[in-house]
Amino acid sequence: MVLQTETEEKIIASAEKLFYQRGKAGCSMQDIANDAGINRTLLNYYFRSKDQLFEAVFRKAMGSFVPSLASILHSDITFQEYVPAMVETVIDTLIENPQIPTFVLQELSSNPARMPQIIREMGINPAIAKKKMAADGVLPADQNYDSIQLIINILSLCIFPFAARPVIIDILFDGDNDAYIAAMKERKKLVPGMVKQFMMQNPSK
Amino acid sequence: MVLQTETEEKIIASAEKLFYQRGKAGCSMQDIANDAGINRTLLNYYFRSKDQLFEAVFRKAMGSFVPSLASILHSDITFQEYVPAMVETVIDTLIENPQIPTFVLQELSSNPARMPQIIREMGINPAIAKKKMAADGVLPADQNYDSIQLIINILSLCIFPFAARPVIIDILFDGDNDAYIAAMKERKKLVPGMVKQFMMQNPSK
DNA sequence: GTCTATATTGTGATAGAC
DNA sequence: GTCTATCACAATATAGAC
Repeated sequence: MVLQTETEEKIIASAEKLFYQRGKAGCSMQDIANDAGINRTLLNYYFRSKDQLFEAVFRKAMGSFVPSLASILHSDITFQEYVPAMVETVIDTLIENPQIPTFVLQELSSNPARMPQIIREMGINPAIAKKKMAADGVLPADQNYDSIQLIINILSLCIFPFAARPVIIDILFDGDNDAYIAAMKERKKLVPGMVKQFMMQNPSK
Repeated sequence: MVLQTETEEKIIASAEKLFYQRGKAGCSMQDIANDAGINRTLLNYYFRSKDQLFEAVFRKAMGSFVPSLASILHSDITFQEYVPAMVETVIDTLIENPQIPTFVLQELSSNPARMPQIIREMGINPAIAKKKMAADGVLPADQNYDSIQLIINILSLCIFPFAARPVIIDILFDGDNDAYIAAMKERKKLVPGMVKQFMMQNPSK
């Protein structure tokens, strides 16, 4: 990590906060400057344009979870260890940074092409991940339909509860945030169990 | 449904398209007018303000799935029939309207309080739904922890694959949209199977 | 590095002619 | 119902003083 000036850090912190909450178009440079308690023109001095400031925030957000995912996806552990490791990593990351899913999905909707591109840039190779699952004998190489559903299930069960966090806390937990967090931690054990069941129930054809 | 003028319909169609894609702040009244091929001031004539136009679009989006969910949640079928019915309804709705999850989650992030409010307005009563699950003996009334995880699982498995649609199609289906749709239809059987396993594996304590 | 001042364009909204 | 003209204001961005 490159050393940053104090001002630069304040800008990033405020930009993250506001972009996460309201999206790229939902807040102005002035809003960010106000939140950071600095002059608005400093944002242009440090990041040149709103686009480039947003880009910095977006890449930082992606960088907070893609590399850890990538290392697991490409590691040498067996598939049986693989699923709990992935689930734990993702959920722990999201407990720390619960707003990331909504933020990323939001950007995804106005710019569908960019996220897959960045994921690849950051070192996730779908082909390698699929081959790994095949190599462990969990799923055969010539039939990847179920393995795709498996990945979709894992990601859904881990990420969605954070993407829909406000409604879930309000409707299902009657506003109790601590109970919500506890339930998310519980899911680190729950989800691998469900996924294991899924694999037994849907053997590769 | 009230009869609408042709112009009004064009406005709603374009507003839906652009709000879904870029969010409320991500497109201007001018953008919408251009897309509809009409004069910008007509938007104000028909909907008075951007806020009210957005409100109309948002409520229409919620109205496309909340009532069907509500009718199942409060129906008299047993819990065993309940899950597949709910899954089928949700997935079918989302195949028709795949952009709704992202759109709703987006708005949710800038305005966390409004969605739970509208859900209740539209007739979903969380207390009734929980009691129903208890009454069928699936889960006891005095212990609703597992029933909450169950609901989270169902919603996650049904909704997330649509919220993350662009990445999933690109990374997991190599851009093949038809394969994606086929997989989503397949999930109408897959998801209830997983959920059933979950209930057997995690009996209420 | 930080400020003031300013250029330029875009925004939502309304009044009033037709 | 639909248009033109116009309002007041907010946006991003840059030039230039300190």
